[in-house]
Amino acid sequence: MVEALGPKRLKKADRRRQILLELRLKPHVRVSDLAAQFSVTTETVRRDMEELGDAGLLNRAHGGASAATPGSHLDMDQRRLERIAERKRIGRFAASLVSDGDTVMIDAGTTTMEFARALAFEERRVTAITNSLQVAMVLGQSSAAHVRLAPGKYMQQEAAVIGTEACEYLSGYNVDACFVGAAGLSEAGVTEAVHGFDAIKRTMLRQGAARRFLIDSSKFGRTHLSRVATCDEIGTLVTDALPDGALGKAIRDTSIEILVSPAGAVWAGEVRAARSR
Amino acid sequence: MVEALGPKRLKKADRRRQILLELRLKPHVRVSDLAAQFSVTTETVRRDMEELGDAGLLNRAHGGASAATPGSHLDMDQRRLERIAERKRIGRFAASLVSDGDTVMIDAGTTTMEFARALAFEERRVTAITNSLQVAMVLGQSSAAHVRLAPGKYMQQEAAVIGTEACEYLSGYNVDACFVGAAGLSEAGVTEAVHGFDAIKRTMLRQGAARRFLIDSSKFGRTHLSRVATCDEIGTLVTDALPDGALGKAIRDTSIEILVSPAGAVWAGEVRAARSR
DNA sequence: CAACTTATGTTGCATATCCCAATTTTTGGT
DNA sequence: ACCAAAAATTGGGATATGCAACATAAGTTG
Repeated sequence: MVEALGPKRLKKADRRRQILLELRLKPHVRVSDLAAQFSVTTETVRRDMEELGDAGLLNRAHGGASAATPGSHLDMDQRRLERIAERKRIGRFAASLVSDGDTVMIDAGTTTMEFARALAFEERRVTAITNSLQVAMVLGQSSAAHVRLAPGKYMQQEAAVIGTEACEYLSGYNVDACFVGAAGLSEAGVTEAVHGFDAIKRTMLRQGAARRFLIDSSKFGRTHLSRVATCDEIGTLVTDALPDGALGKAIRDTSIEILVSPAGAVWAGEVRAARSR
Repeated sequence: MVEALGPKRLKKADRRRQILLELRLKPHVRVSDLAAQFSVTTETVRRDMEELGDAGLLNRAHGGASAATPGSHLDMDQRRLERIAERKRIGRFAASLVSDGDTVMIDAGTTTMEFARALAFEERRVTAITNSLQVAMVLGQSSAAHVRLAPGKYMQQEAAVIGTEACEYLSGYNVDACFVGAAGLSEAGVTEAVHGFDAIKRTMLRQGAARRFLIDSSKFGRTHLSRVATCDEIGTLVTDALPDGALGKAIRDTSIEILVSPAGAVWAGEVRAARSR
């Protein structure tokens, strides 16, 4: 077949990638604009968006789509779509633990992200140090917040930086409190699955006068590769349900503070039902 | 005046505040939803949005509105809308100056952003060091790219970090080339308007074996507060039109390389006629 | 109270978007 | 080259949104 001149059409995967790229820079894209840009029909773009929306990579809107989460997200699992309400509650509750003028370290993660969003929403006057680009951007929206970002190797999976540079940087600051999430919490303590994040979390814990763990109850009983802290090293555990079983016993043997965020009204962000097929 | 019972209607200012609050938590709100929530007509919400949009507090979209700043700012968005084609051309052209395996420093800015997008799109195998969160995120999407981020004070206006920490960090790396943008280019040299960026750019220029300036022609003849480099310190100027007048003379007196990106096909952003109705 | 300003509601219509189904084109493998 | 699957286009009817002009209501001022 003879190649036609002019810009060859992008394939589906490329188009989808491009849509996500656009959404990283603009908060909203229109179906019609993208159709024109790609030289395809609006129907095609619509289909792309539907798939991306089902995958949780963006939010559909009438006439277009908006970024799934301000800033970016790419690879955060389907877990991102679950437990949104719980995470928001935890994040909001954790924000109430912060006083104006506090300095804090904020870990990267979906739950700590909600925490940062709550801080920005409430315009809390804080100085925050983080290794998460998303946290930096969300909290940076608040004119009341000062944000410092750690250096290091950029990790696409979580939109954060890791590595020795990051740890060294964090070690240079002493803060009132650190807020860290985790992939698992069991009798063995707090554990993390993502390579590189364990060191970051451990460093943050070392530098914070108060240690706040933000862990939703779905992580209870799960143990991952590397331990971030033992149970009795947990200062405060902010979660959405009381741990029970072996974990509950192990935790109650310690003197850590357990804060369960009330199940009251969740103030934002409902999940849009995926279209059935 | 006696307050009536029942849900009293919000006043205009309250409604507008509420809209902005919603947008802090959700990336997108719909006109119809808000109208129902406030018990007002869609027209009223539309009028609110129009005002807020004019004030730059949100971005209108068909059927609703999205947050004005998901990490970038209205400055950025506005500038992004202008000279898109030129910037894409410059960015793509600059990407062709990079060889696989190169290490580069990438400045924050709208033009360097396009450069990063081109690198990501073409899956170039590079190691990049940047102070721009957006550059990091966009380039981080490419599995072929390694990205390191500088530390420092987060600057919401440009979604980048600045400060002595950032400069010190950058000074620790020696790269094949640095790609920097600028707010102005005149006989006085390359100048920058944003406070804090000048030092970053100067540092990058010091660390790069090759110095590539990405400056579109709308910046020609403009002089801003702080000088980043004199004309003869420019290694390579990548732009979209040949400078003329005093600037052209000043530049041609030097031995710098001027690359004008061809006005031909734009790689992915070219607008072609969509399906007509 | 009347006149005035402002905010909001209402209506009609043009346009944009959505959804569906049938059809055509492209893709990918043998 | 051929076929089968996937992707994209086309056409059309149903809905949603935008816009502007006008009407109504609420608050302001003298």
